Amino acid sequence: MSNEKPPPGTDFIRQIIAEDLASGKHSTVVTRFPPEPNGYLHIGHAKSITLNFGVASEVPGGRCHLRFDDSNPETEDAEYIEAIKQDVKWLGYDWGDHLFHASDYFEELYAFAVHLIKSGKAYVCSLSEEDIRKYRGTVTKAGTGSPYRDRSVEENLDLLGRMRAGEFADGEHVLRAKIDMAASNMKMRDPLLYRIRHAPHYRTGSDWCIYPMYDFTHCLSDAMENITHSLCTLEFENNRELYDWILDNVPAPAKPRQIEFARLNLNYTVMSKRKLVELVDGGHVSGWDDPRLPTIAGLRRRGVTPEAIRDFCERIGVAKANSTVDVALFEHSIRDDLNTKTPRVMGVLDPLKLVIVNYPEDESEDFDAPYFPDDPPKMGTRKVPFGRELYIERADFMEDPPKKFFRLAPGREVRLRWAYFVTCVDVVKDEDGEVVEVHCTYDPETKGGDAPDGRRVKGTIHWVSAAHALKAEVRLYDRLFTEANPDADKDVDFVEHLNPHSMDVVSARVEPSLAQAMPGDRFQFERTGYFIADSIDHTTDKPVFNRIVPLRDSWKKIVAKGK
RNA sequence: UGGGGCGUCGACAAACGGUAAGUCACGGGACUUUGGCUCCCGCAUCUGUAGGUUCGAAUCCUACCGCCCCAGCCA
Repeated sequence: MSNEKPPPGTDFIRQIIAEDLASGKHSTVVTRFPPEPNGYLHIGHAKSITLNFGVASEVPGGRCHLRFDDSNPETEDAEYIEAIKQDVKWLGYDWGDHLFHASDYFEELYAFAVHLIKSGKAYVCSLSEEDIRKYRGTVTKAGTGSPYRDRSVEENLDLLGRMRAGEFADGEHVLRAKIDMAASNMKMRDPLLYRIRHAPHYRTGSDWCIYPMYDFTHCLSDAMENITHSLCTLEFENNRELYDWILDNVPAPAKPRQIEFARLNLNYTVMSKRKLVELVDGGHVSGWDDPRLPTIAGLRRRGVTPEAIRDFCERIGVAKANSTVDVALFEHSIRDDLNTKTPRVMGVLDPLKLVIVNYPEDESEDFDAPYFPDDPPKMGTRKVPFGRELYIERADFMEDPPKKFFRLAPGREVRLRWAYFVTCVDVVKDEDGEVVEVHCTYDPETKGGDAPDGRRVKGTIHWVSAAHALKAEVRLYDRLFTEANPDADKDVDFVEHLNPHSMDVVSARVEPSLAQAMPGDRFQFERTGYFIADSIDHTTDKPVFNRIVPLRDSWKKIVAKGK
């Protein structure tokens, strides 16, 4: 890690925690990551995970709980539980014994509800859903009290008991907090605490037919777990007043503090669950683990490392301003991590045949090439076979090159990495004028890639032996959308901005050492990018490599500037 | 036009009344058997706008402008 990162521990949340520790308000810190098991985690969740687990790990005795916020039986499912746990673990975090479910607190939560009723702070409301909405008023007009607002404690207790007992149908009654129908904060206009749902819950089965709402569940779950700092995203700022109200009006075992921070937005992708679902269900991507998706599963399959994700989350910081991070910063974190840990190999993505006319027919030789040229002992070497017929990258040859083109062209000499200097002496074209072969001579004196006479070449290109190379399917992934903000235009559906080249599949030729590659192995294909043998489709017989991220390409910039 | 938040370089983001960090991106250069990596240099006289307080303001005050969130029996 060579570049500077923001000094750790200085964001506003860590400052608050430091103050609470210094003042003696808390002796340690307890946070929680509270996903709802109704979907897959994405890189936005990674920011929250990194924050919550990170902050806890920085304080002696600190801990972070993994709590499934599962109070809605209609959308949640056990299938998400394991996937979420796997993702958090893969990111490198350990909740130890602190795995919880809000659904485990249903009984305690019910008791708190009874307490609120007994103290006249909650009531059963029998208005229809539509009427509740009408009575709520609007942001500029105060609401009006429900006609059921002044039911007696006895009646409320009786009604809630019968709600729980299943005597009523969905929607017949709800339990509401009695706060203030004229509150300027809409969240305080007698918010719903419980609703009737005759639906089986993935964990509690048919034990309950009433389920607590988020605002009631979350603060009390935090309190019961002795959470000190409850970190959530900005859209819950309005909920904080209610969070505090509930804790102040029941005998809560603790008084956690909710602190909101800005969620992560990344350009050239989408993060909302609704849009992700649309991409998956609409068949625009292959599934939740499609390597083009910002889901943790997708990034994992893409080949992105957990270290890169964590580094990225540290670099972006934590603040309260809505912002959109440039995906280039994420790509930097990915390259920065992969640069130091991937072996270098050669693979030709767009093969062009090169014939060395003065090299003996039917002969070949092996070169020892270091896997990590910047520090050869680090990863050792592999044999790379060389022969009369090779494949080079089509983009590495130009018949009529511009000034600064340092690669192969008629009359030009370049170095074939780890092999010889070659000079282009002829070009073979097909009837359409397309170059199908380039002929070169090689200089035997330059074996290994150095000229004893001190002769220099401007370019070094990669290659594979035609006789020995392996064919491989290579999936060239690119940004999923062509627009930085796919949903900026309200009149255009975001799927209209899908990048038609978000995945280009090419038939490549790779060096034979890659026959040893196992699913999940990562490499740098020199001069091209970082790749990973696909975890699902890669086999020795039929290699499949995913491009994680291309290398930076300053030549591309030169070309772009020339235009 | 009710309430809650937020506006610092193209993108993130520090600075907590003492005279605008850092990262990414971008531009230039060095090095180079990857046009990769690495290294060096440059990149806000200025902090949404306008006033005010102060010896001194991104930081305090006032007004205005802009953006986000809240009217699910979702979380």
